[in-house]
Amino acid sequence: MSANRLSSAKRIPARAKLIDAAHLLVRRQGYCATSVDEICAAAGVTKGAFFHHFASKEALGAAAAEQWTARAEELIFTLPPWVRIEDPLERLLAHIDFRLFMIDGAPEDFTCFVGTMVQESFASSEVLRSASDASISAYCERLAVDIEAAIALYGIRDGVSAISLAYHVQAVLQGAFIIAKARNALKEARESVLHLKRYIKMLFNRVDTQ
Amino acid sequence: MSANRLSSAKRIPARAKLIDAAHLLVRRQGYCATSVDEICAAAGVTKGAFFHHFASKEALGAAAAEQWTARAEELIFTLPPWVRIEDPLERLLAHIDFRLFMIDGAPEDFTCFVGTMVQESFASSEVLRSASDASISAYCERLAVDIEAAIALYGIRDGVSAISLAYHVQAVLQGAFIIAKARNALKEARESVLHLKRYIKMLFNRVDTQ
DNA sequence: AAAAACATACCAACCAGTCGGTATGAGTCA
DNA sequence: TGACTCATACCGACTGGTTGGTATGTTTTT
Repeated sequence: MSANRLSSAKRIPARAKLIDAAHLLVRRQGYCATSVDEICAAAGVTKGAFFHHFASKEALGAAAAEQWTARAEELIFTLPPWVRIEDPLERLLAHIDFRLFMIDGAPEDFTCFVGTMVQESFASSEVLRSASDASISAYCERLAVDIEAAIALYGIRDGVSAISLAYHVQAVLQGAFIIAKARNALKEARESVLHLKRYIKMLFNRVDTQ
Repeated sequence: MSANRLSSAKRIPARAKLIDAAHLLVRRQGYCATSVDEICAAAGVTKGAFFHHFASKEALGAAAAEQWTARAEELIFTLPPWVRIEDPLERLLAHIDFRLFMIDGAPEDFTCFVGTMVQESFASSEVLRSASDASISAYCERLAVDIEAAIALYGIRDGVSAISLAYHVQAVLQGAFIIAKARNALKEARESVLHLKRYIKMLFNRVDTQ
């Protein structure tokens, strides 16, 4: 029994702590500006532990992107009560309301890890670009299932496709994050998401019902 | 008379070459990943010249943001023929078409310098954050003038404000850039701008006229 | 002549990544 | 039960190269 070690049952593995620290720091500072030493310090582990679990900083980025997908699936598509709303259009609008509600506090707490990382890596690291793409596309494809159900039930204007609208939702959110960061305010970012909600209601001819 | 120097009339000053190189490299790699040495090499000047014109890398970033605003004003709001379309709504829709048309080739050629830079600097450099904000907001305020004219002439649904819609346009574009970078394809990014165009037409009750 | 516009050489700090070593717990067998 | 082996997890000093920035000298323009 060692005093400075927690029991194996209660100890959070270094790997998970490193990924959590990466999520936090990269969202605040960007991928390149965040050093391995900084991530280790934030995670409370040493550099030796870092390179025991990850072959490189790039490998951590890819693993953190994968974890980000799982986190989004849980926090957005599984845990919230509104995911059990039966009507698919009401569920879709609740989804947008939820994303609007998430835009609160500091940008590093509501912005997207992979959206930030891909900006710096799309041309220089195919590993990070495709890992980010996988995360964003997984979100969109999951969202498209709900949109498709709403289309099947209510129809949609102009033959808009579910997956195309899902990517548009993602684009508005990513864009709103940039506006929030630049403005150092949330007003314009939130209003942009409200524009998105109005657009979706119009597509489904639901403009009258607030 | 020196052979390896151009005459003063034809020589592009080092300052302008450094800003151009920064625009190119930062859009491709990000702000942090682009080193001062790299910018100097791309501009064809030495490090001494760099620090003669700019007090720091941060100062170059701020100057490049200011230049980006002037560049956008010229390339988007002055030079194109469609800016002289009289009807403000037609002009607005032509603006969206133009932005859609710009999404072509490599992301580093159509994406936004300040949008990329602000992601990495919003929390760590107030200088770069406010410089980026100034550039984005200048674009939005300029665009809002045209939107306001369209509203005055045709009215708009739900009392949508011109400046709010302008920021939404900007958000969709910034988001589309991220999608394009992540996907390594232009389809989803372009479709997102088409969703934006459809939304604007709906707001102005112009859904029937293609 | 004087100032502005460069160029060259250099520096301390920091970077990602390496490496030899230790701590710990599970499995094995007498 | 207890000595032995082995794999995994983790440690921290170290390295070669790169970073933003500086000090000083030279050329060009006014």
